[in-house]
Amino acid sequence: MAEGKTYGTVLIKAKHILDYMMSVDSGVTLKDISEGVHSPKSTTLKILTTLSDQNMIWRNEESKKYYFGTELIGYGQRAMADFDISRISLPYLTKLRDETAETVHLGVEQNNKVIYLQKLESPQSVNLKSRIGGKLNLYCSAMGKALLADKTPSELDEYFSEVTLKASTQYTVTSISRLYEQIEDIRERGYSIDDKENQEEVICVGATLRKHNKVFGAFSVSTPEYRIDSDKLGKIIDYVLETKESIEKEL
Amino acid sequence: MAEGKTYGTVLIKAKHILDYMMSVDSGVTLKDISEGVHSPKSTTLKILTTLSDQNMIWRNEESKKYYFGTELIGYGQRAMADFDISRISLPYLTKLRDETAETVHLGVEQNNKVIYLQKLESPQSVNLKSRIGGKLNLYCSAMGKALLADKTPSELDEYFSEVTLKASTQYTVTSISRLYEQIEDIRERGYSIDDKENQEEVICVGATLRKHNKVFGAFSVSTPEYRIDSDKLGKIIDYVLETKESIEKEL
DNA sequence: TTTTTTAGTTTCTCATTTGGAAACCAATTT
DNA sequence: AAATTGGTTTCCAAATGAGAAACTAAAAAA
Repeated sequence: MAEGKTYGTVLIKAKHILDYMMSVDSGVTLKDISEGVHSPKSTTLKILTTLSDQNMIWRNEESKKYYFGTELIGYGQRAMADFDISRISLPYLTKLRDETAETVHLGVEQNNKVIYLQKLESPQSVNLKSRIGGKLNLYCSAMGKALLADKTPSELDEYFSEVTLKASTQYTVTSISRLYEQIEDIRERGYSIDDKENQEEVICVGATLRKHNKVFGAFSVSTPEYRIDSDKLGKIIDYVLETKESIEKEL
Repeated sequence: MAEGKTYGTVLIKAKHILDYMMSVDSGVTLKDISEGVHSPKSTTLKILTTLSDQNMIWRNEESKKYYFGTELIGYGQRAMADFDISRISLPYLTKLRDETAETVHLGVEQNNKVIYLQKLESPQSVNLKSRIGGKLNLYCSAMGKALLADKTPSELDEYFSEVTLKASTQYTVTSISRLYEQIEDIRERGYSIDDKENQEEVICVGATLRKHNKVFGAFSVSTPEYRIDSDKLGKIIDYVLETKESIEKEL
């Protein structure tokens, strides 16, 4: 509330609609959307119609359900390409995936979250569910905690004042002081660990990527708990630190 | 012009901006965009600012150039998933790629164009440039001509009245009567051929995918000319027809 | 250095667009 | 046949939007 003048109210509402659609399964009705974004049906319908005309979404005329549309595909591909962090680090991350035989993610921070830019899947048959474009909390993910560890004290204060720490699993650390301890460790060691704090049974090792001392992203290796022991964890950590070094050297 | 009431002018303008950005290389200035979309700087800036606030785009504060933003990544991924044509046909198209060792594309029609939904790359070192989300003309591509061949006479009339046939290469067919002949052939044979009509040196074989006699997409195999002879072409055609049959059976 | 040009930002105002309550309609369900 | 549910249309006071012009900052030219 307050802030300068508003501009683009319809555009902002359209964005809310897309975000709502992202948060639920495919195929949404007008009613759902209208309730989901707290906007009356008449208004919502008009936006949906315009969005359809622009092929940003489409609707199945029989079921009257809405889906994401083709135009967004090109934009999404282009957005990925426009983060050249992907292009540069991809070969190294692929190597990391092959060395560890586990899933590797690349992400950037945005609005107190990490967004997946890339996912390199483990070749093994038991695999992890995650999606490019998906979002994670900073405080309970390996990439996120690595990013936190690179923040200044005042940035950290700001972050913790804006965010509500909510347990995703029984292992999630929701105490700010314990998180500060972890952040201290991460700074010393150069890597972060998510020990089932985000998803039950999944352990991740992460690190940030810097250029001219400025952080611009993070990556991590994720593995199901049953597939890891302290020996393998040690190796993964070594590979992560090597990968971080190689990528940063390239820049 | 005319049509019902306008709604969402800002949304539509924002779309124009994104489309303009798609049509040029990454990193665009306000001036370029403003000229590109024929809208004054003041108006354009306001939209760009809102779009940035929403993380649909971002700008490099030093160079003041605009790029596609992270939010679009998730939408794009979701849009691909929402065309379940991809999910169903992917295994068959992968098989086709492996059988032919050439690049396979999957696309849908939209606004008199074909949009690439999937690209399965040839394992060979000489490869083709194309991008998921990219667009092709119907009249000079294998997928496009296959789609044309599935249209009714009045749909074809409409298409040709709306589109301007422009040669992309020296081989592009720009005569409507010759295209009608080709369409007749495609209907008889069940597959279409693009013989360097879209890109010099690239030959493609395509076919549509139907469900309950309704077309919902098309796919194609593309190969550089030097890698093909009439024997291999025959094989590719067979594989394409087989793949079409398998996928349509699945539905 | 100073001047000129170029590109980005801000301001202001009238005309246009928008929001959303309510009426309406069509299809299910009871 | 009645009731419910969800999609569509209408309408106008009130809020937003367009864009010319003035302004500022930075880069290029003199």
